[in-house]
Amino acid sequence: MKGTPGQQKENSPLANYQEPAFLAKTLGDENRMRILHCLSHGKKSVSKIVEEMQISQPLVSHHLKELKRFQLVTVERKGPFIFYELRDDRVLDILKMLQELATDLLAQKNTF
Amino acid sequence: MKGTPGQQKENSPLANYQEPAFLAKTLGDENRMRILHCLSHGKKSVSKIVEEMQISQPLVSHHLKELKRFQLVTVERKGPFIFYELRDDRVLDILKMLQELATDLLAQKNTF
DNA sequence: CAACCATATAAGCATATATTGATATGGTGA
DNA sequence: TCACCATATCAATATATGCTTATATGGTTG
Repeated sequence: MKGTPGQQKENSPLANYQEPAFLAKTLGDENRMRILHCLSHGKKSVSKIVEEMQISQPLVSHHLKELKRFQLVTVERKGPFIFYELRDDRVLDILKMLQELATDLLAQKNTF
Repeated sequence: MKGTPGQQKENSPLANYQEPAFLAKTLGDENRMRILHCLSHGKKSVSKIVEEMQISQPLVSHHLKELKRFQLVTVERKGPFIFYELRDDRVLDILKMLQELATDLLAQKNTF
């Protein structure tokens, strides 16, 4: 038993990482992270997000579309306003872990 | 002083998400996730990773470079071999959370 | 030094993504 | 219906990213 490939199960590097990778990619944009942060305090209309983010409205809409694409937010219309809301608070936990890890890793980088 | 930009604090949507976003982007590739998974069982040489991953050696090297760029792995030479090792096990926790969340979010998507 | 291995880098291409400015959609109220 | 608001979409562009093939680097052994 040497070069035998063996079976490609969950414990193999060939495990299915397609969906989590796509999720990470969706999270991997500064503006989208800020939008998620923004929504962590409750549902908000697009114009409210635009106001807080200080980026253009089409850009906010574009990123909201990406977040919606991965089901990270839910949408609800109220009159002329459209409200977006976090669908799952676990993204916030993940954001926090990413922040902590990024800080620590980069601290090491600058130490050496 | 009023309209002064001042400092954009942690609780604002203008908080600094540049580094965590970059980290998430680095994680956001299926091949890199698999490499990290691969390294979760201990340090490995490039050729060993290539063998397990079944992708080309230059591609593995390319992704290892990306992982190194964010300090996610450490490098160590032993004779002609170069070994890569996870620098911080917290990435594995993050991977696990991404997997769980991705699974659940997509399950909802297909339910409705 | 020469031949050989392991790994890294370079060049080139295709595709994806972020951003902007202009325009369309769709609700609301006179 | 018309004017107005909120939001989405389109078109165009610039940049980044993943991948492949070919080549370079650097260690090892004869």
